[in-house]
Amino acid sequence: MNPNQILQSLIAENLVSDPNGARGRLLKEAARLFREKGYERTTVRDLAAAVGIQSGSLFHHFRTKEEILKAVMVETIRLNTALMQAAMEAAETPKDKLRALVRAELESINGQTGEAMAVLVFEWRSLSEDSQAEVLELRDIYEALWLDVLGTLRDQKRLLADPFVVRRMLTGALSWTVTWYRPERGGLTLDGLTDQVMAMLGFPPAS
Amino acid sequence: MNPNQILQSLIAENLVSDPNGARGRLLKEAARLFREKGYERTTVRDLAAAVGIQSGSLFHHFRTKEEILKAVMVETIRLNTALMQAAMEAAETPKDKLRALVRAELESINGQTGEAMAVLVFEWRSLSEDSQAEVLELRDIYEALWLDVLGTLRDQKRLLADPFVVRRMLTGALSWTVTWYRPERGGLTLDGLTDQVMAMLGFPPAS
DNA sequence: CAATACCAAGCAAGCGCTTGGTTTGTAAAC
DNA sequence: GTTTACAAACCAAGCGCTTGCTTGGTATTG
Repeated sequence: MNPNQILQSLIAENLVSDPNGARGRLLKEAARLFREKGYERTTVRDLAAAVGIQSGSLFHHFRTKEEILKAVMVETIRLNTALMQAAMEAAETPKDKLRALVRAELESINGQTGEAMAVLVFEWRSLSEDSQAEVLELRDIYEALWLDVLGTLRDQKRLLADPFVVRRMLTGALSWTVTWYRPERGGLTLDGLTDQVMAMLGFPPAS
Repeated sequence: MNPNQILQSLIAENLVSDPNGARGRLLKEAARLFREKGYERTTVRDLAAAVGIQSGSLFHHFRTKEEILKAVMVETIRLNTALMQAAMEAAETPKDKLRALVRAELESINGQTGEAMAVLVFEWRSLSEDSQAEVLELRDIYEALWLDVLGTLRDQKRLLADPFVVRRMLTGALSWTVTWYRPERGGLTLDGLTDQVMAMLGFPPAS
């Protein structure tokens, strides 16, 4: 199943909004603005202007501004969990599975859904505590994928550090790429960056 | 020179404010509040209340709210650059120097100045572009320390990935610890965490 | 003809910051 | 050792503006 098929099936199941529909377009623009200016600095008037409606009209689609932020996060996690699962199932060895996860997470952060992923990382505290708890639950599924693979590598002594710690370090390291990685400028491709991460962990690229 | 001596000499040179003075106390409370609630969600009334004065009185010490944020960041960088330099000079081999840097950065993030360091990482975008440029310049000194050590290890083939990329990954990974590392609860000490980071990079702890 | 999507207008609250005047600390002048 | 001078630190009040959100009404669509 390719990435586009995954998106389509999630739309069909009503788990993510169609980016062509009104709601989906708003969420996409919201993700862009939240990343660009931050959630607090983005006003409902900014959001409305971005999709060409009046600010009051937003509240027919969402009850509050925070609900928009939450929707961006929830749909992003749903999509990316599905993408990760697919990427990992396609790989065979633990090392390849790890590479697939790293590659998929880098793609999530720096690719199409990158804006929404950045929002997920940097606007976390703007969510109310209740919403945080809800979103956190979705993230656990996603984290289990990583711990499984890292645990296997650890058992094989190919990873020297604790899987929990490594996963958390990788979360930070990979998220942070959003602040500096610019594929269009430098020579480093996404695959190249993935190789660098693997090399850093002591898995040199197959020659 | 121990950490406290370093702080004292920086105060003497007027590079950081005395935490016992009015200005220093405000900056400390500001760091705490900015980290806890975020810069945008912290009002000047919150800041004033935290040090027991009226909101208007803040503006005798700082011209704008943003100037407070900038001061927190500038003083934090100054202090931590000095701490890093000291930590590194005390080490001998490149591996020990790297460990000293990792340990010092973890200490910066999770220790006394942790609140201010977290502000530096997460409230970056709340600074105006001009202020960002100023602060960035200070950071470059600090980054040069890292690249020097990582470059040496790379030349010795003890590091497989590109120093620039590794440094950026470490920036993300180490900063991120602020979101999950709780030394008071878990069994992992700062030294233990440092060992884990080194192990992840392929430098097993000396047995 | 109902439901959905939207507009135009604006409210109440909260924001950063200003203003004019008072207190406090310090040190020279008598 | 009291008085005078003056700046720094602070208060009380509030201005002008922006914010998230509401309201009552009007197109648009199946």
